[in-house]
Amino acid sequence: MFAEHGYHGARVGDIAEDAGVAHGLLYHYFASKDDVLRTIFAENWGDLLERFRAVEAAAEPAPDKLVGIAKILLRTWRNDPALVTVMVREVARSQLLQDQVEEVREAFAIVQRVIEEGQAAGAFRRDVDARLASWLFYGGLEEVLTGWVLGQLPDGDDDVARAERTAIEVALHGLAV
Amino acid sequence: MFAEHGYHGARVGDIAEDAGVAHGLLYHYFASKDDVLRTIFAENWGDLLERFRAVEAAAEPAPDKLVGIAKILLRTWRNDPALVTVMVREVARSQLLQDQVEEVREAFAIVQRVIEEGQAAGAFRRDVDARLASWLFYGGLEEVLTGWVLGQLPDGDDDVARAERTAIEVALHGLAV
DNA sequence: GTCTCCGTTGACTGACCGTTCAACCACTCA
DNA sequence: TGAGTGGTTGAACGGTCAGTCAACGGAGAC
Repeated sequence: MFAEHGYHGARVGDIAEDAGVAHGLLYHYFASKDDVLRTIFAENWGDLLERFRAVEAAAEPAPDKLVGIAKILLRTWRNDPALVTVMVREVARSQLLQDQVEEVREAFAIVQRVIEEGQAAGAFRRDVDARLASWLFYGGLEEVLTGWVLGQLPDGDDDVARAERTAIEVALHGLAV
Repeated sequence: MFAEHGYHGARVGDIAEDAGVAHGLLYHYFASKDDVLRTIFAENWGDLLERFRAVEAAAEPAPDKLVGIAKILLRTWRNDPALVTVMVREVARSQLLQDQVEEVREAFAIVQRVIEEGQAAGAFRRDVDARLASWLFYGGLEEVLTGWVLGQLPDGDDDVARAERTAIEVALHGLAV
């Protein structure tokens, strides 16, 4: 519902109906409509974060780790388009999620640390700010997701695979020594 | 108002009060609240587009044109933060602006053509899809703007200048042959 | 059988807010 | 001076919707 209509466009009645319950029941499980969105976000972002952490902890060179992160992000579109839509359209917009900023920040921090690791290992050039680079990297990927969400970019199987390859190529080449 | 509170959070009364008129008067100049946002968007995005077009038409090598576009985008933050906030938070989210998709698409098309031009001239590698690259490029820049909007990235004079340099470095290096 | 618990229901409330419109000036022109 | 014009006002309206709550009923306990 949030994906289809946005936060404000999704009515509590719709959400409950979609879940097959009376809308009053929703207030037994959630404190408010906000709380529903917050819960959706927390659960799903938590999953993503866990996977990012797993990639960071793996015994791979930094470039491979970046590739792993890119794949996780881009493949989420095929696995759960509604989730991606909510992330792209609601996160960072509504003030509702301002509390969760810390969790979003953590994802960027992981990317940043991977880049720094690559710089230390001599795989990435040292003359770029790792923090900024992490934002550029994440932003590029998110924009591709946005293109898919808005139906502005083709998202067939081949297209998604090509996007993955292109994003990785450009990012790694851009950071390469 | 839209920048500060978002579209839904900004009340017609607030907007009118901020403009120093009664809220009824707003409906002499705009058909609806939507229309206010659409007008703001159309006017300002039109300006940006014009400047992008000027860069594209200039007699410069493609890489310099990309630099020009990056500078225009990133410097908008200092020139008009409220505008950037509205762009980042409302465009692509609210369905209100779905009609204007064509104008947004035009900006991406310009970037894409510049990249293709660079590929034809041998300045950029030919093995990346120019369309995807344009989304990656724009997305990276937009994410930096988002970081500033959300107060997650430092935006002092030096910081902005550094972001400009970093974005340009990474993008050009990523696309370079 | 009946008592209790609690998940469940949906009519209702109260507030909010975009939009309308009849009245009101301020100003010009005859 | 009086009529006309058009920008301006703000009280009132109508519709929407998140959130409440009194009542229901099925399942288990004894």
